[in-house]
Amino acid sequence: MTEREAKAFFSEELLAWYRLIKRELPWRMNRDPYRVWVSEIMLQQTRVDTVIPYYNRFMNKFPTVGALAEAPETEVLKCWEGLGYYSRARNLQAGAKEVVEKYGGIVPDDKAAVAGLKGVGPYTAGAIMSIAFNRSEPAVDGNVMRVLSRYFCLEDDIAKPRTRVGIEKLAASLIPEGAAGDFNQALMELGALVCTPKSPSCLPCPVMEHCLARLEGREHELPVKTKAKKPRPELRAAVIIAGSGEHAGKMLVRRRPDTGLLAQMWELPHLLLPPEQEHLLDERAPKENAELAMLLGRMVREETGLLIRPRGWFMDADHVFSHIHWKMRFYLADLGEGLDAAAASAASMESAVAETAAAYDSGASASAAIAEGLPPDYRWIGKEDRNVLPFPNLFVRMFKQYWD
DNA sequence: AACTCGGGGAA
DNA sequence: TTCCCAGAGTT
Repeated sequence: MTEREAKAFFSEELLAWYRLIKRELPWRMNRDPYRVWVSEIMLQQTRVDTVIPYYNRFMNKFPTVGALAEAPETEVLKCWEGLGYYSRARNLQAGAKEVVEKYGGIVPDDKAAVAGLKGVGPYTAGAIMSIAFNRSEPAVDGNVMRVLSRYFCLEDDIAKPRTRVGIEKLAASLIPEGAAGDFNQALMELGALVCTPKSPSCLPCPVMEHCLARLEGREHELPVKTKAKKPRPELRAAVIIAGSGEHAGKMLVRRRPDTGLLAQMWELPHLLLPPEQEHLLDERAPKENAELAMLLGRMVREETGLLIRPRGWFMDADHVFSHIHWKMRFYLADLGEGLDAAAASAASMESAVAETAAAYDSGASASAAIAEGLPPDYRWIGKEDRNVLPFPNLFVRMFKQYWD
């Protein structure tokens, strides 16, 4: 069989297979480009089953490009809470604003325009153009690279960007006339349901007959992929500060910086231990530790002017990101004597108020924050308030332990 | 090219 | 444990 015949066989059989067995998914209701767009952003590095509930919630809350463009950023992040890679949410909203401003709220049927939207890379651009507009563009993701590596017995390392470019050319040459959307989804559907990473189910595969890897008994060896490095450990100490008086039943939280890891999400005050202090969180060390309590107290005082009184260990938690492994220890604390604004040093209080006034654009929020005597990125939250501010999952789980 | 950026399901 | 998932942005 010639390569041309193998390719024709692959395209025809795969497309026919997909049209028989394709799953009903929320983003397959219709070809609304906005719906396709949102789904493709959510599906980046995220499984279908994980995305479905988020997708339904998101489309219910932001049904149109305009609705998303107008929404407060915090609400968008809150809707994304727990899904990870939060810059996707911010980029998606930035893209929505661009579509409103430049294209009247209509996603343009234009490859370059779509590819220029924030958060839309080579894969997503191809996916949107092919699925929403049925344009003949490849959409090469991890599934596609795995499927094609096996079928054509390609030994290039799929972790290298160059390999994806090569496979894009191959994938483009396989698209049947007038069926780009279905074919691209068929490739991914096969990778997700049949040609899986570890134990591919070759028997029900519609193209097994001419799959080179299968014919050579090498389906378990392909694709070739260099393995990722282990995430580096970071030891962190956090503190749950219980409020008193008007803040009784609440705890102190802060907002993370605008850029970097978990940007603009909320969290408990905590600190990263430098290497020379990592022994304080050693597994064998006592959980209660005066030096650690002092370090936490100093951090809180310097950032907020509040004086805290340590009450002991609460829980340990591990949280693994792609490249960092947080090993966290949570401590309980409450507020010390006379430790309201008046007790803080004049200098730190003055600067806190100045920062508050400067950072807040909303007059109401500014006066509220100043009245609290807290910097603008700190707040007291109660059991219900956690459903308003967006938190990374690690803290959501901690809240559950604390409040439920 | 290498690193940054979440979280979880599956083996 | 290890892998990797409908990847993109930054350096």
